[in-house]
Order: sequence, then structure tokens, then C-alpha cells
Amino acid sequence: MRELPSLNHCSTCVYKNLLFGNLNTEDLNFLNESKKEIEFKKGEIISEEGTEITSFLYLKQGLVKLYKKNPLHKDQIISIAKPRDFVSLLSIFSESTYKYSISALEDTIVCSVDIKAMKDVISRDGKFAIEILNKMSKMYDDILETRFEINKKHLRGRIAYILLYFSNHIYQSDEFDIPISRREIAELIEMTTENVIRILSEFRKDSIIKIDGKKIYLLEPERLESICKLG
Amino acid sequence: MRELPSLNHCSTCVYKNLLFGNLNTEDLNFLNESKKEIEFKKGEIISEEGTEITSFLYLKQGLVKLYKKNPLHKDQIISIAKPRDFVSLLSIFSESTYKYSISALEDTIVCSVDIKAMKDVISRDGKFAIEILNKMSKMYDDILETRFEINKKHLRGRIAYILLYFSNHIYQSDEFDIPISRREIAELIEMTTENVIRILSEFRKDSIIKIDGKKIYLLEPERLESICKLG
DNA sequence: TTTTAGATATGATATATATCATGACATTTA
DNA sequence: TAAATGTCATGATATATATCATATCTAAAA
Repeated sequence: MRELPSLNHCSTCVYKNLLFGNLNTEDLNFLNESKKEIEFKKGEIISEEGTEITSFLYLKQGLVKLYKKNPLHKDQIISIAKPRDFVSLLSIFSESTYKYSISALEDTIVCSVDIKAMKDVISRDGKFAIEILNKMSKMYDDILETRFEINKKHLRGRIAYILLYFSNHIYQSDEFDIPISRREIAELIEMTTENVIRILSEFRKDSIIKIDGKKIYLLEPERLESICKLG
Repeated sequence: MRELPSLNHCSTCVYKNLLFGNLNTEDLNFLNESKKEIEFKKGEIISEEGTEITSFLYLKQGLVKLYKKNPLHKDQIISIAKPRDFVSLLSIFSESTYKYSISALEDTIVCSVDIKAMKDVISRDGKFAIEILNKMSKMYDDILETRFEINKKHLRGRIAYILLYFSNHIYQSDEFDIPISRREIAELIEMTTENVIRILSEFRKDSIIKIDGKKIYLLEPERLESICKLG
């Protein structure tokens, strides 16, 4: 974890319009004052459940996982967040401590704004509040829908789903380095690690995919689509 | 469905402080103008996914289910809402049409405020916006947590969970008329109807519960607790 | 370097759950 | 009223999944 020198002002940020597009200059300056850009190395924890919420986080670069720790040594991964996602949006407005942990799956740059400053701006700019409501609602809906979708599928369908997820939503490519371990896949789609490995091997033997360590090639994405759809 | 004559003003409503406690008189009058109280009979649909969102709903009396319709004739029940719950909070700020359906499990009275009026007030009162954010976030977190909790349990644990849920959270009693069918229990805790019935019978044979049609008596709630906890 | 721990891999087996079949009973519909 | 439909109930069976055991390979630690 390393704080980066603050080079650009929020007002000139390429991502400004994602959320701050309609803020007035005064509020934008106000938020910019507490703004920090922080770099996290792969594996580092960005925020930990139970600790105090001090900032509103925005993912600028990299990839992170949101998860809930489990005493029995197997976590529950809730979702994967990618650049442009407001990773801290879950529960920061209802709790004073994080309900979920966030850690970096790749080297990641996070933009951080003081949570109090953020709430101040929301309090005086209702239009901004509506936008936050909108973003938050979308994020939760998306997670919920994904959860239901995964749970109603059989294991093969889940593996197909997650492979297509990385291919279509994260990397926009039929080949990619999968950023999480087999065990983390298991934690994300609720099955055992052994079965993740087994079914990946199965897909490999059926020539649906090619595996080379972390590198995965989707040889027949259409077949994955149909396995995913049929559950 | 029947609109009730409007007797009391929002300012004198016993539930005012749940959300409207800090609104100024002007805004409260404004919301009150579009306010309607509507009665739904058991089984009636309160709002249907895909239809346009026109109002912000608040459950005053009764019990409802939030669910997602499934083409394959088995719905997914997302949660049960009880008096004091803001049942329409899911997705009304991110979508123009409902993502979920809501229907009455018992005779229910719903308080309805025009969604546009609601957004107007949020836009001009940021403190109110923060409260909405808070309520919404809590509701989603709760649903998500429940989902994870249910899914990691075995079927017996799920049945124990849902019995305790009705006992502790809805009826505050060890005996109650269960307001949903076996099939709906299945839709809520993601298992087959046959297994719901089977396991309820099992609990009955083990004298953990007594069943008389819809009437359920928790004879040994402590044993249910432990079955629930152990999964 | 050696040792240790973790990740990947696979097989055998146990177990949990779904599916299919059938019947009784209750409730709605014709 | 009878017929039809849905709910509750239970058993037999098939299937999906977890668990346990073991091996190899890799990466981290001593």
C-alpha cells in the first residue's frame, strides 16, 4: 500500500462524469481536498470488515474481491469489482464499520475520498444523493441477481458462468490469466475446491477450454454459453 | 385492492419517525398530498415486475412477499416484509420498472407516496437522502446476508432457520399460522417442495415441532436453534 | 539448500438432494 | 353436486455433490 502523489484534480479526472459530473465547482474542490490515490499490490487488503469506515472508495485500476470472512477458513466471495466500480458502496451508509472485506487481486489503484466529506456533499446536494442512490441500488441488484443465478445452476453451469464472466465482463477476450485461485472460484460460486478443479479438467478433456496454469483459453465459448444457460 | 379513505395526515402518523421524522412541515405536507392508503386482500399482487414504478411503498399492516417470477413455474422468493418495512426500496432508484414483484400473504395495508414527489423531497433535503440511503443499504445487506446464510446450510438447517425466522422475527411466538405454503417455503429457502414437507414431518416425528395444517408449534426451539446453527 | 505449506489434480466413496411415482385430502371450479 | 386442480404426504430411486485420501508440483519459509 502506497499513497500516490496527487497529480490531477477531480475536475480534470477522466472518470469525473461517472458520479461527479453534475457537482458544482465548490463541492468538487471540497471533495478533491480529501482525495487520495492509493496503490495496493496484489494480495493486499484494502479494507477489512469490522474496521471503521473512513473513506468512500472508487476503483481506478486493477481488480479486487469483496468478501466476507468465515471462521471455518473458507471465505464467501461476494463479487469481483473492476475499474469504474464504487467498491465501498456496500453498507457504508448503514454501518460505521465495514461489513465486508476488500482485497486486491491485481495491482490496484484506488481513489479515496473522506466519507464525512462525501456525506456533507450528499447532504447539501440532493441531485447528487439521487445519483448515489441509483448507483448503490444498481450494485446491490446486480449482486443479488448474480447470486440467485449462480445458486440455481448445477456445478458445471456455475463453472461455465464464471469463465464467461471473466471473459465477457472483465477481460473482453477468449483467453486470459484467471486472477483467482481454484479455491477462490469455489468461494465465489459456492462449491468445493475439488469440484472446481474436477470440472475445469472435464471441460479441458472435452476441449471446451485449454488450461495452462492460470492461463485459460475458451476454445468453444458457445458450448460454455449453452452449458451455462442449461444450468 | 381498495383505497382507504384518508383519515390521518402524515404529520400525525404513528410511523412518521421511521423515516419522515426530520422533514420540515412544507415537505411533509407535500408528501401527504399524494399519499394514499391501500388495502390488499391476501393473495393480491401489490406490484408486478416489469410494470412502471409510480410509488414509494411502506407496509403499515400485514405481510408480503418480494419475489422474482420464473418462467419455469417456480418463483424465487427474495424476502418476506413485515409492518414498518419499506417494501419498494429495492431498485426503485435504479430502474423505471419494478425488478421484483410484491404480493400480499395476509390482508395488508400499504401506504403509498408518489415516487416523483419522493424524489423531489430527496433532491431538496440531503439529510433525508442520507436516511433513505441508510434504510436502503440496511435492507439490501440484510437480504444478502440472509441469502448467504441460507445457502450454506443443509436442508434441515434451512427449515430450522425459516421456522425460527417466523417465530422470532414475525410472530414473536412459539406457535403461529405459517403464512406461506410448503411450496413457497421451498421458493424462499431454495429447495424442493417435497423436501420441505419431508423435513417438517421429520421434525414432527422427532417432537421438535407439532404441525396442524398451517398451524405450527415449536415444541423445542432450542433444538431448532442448534440444528440451524450446525447447518 | 531442505523443509514446509499451499495449489492443483484425480479417484473412491459416502451423503445429501432431486426426481419420479402415487395417494389422501382439501379447495376451487364447472 | 361432481370434477378438476392444488397442497400435503411418503417411499423408491437416481443423481449431484461433498468428503476423504493421496500424489504431484510450486512457492514460500527456515
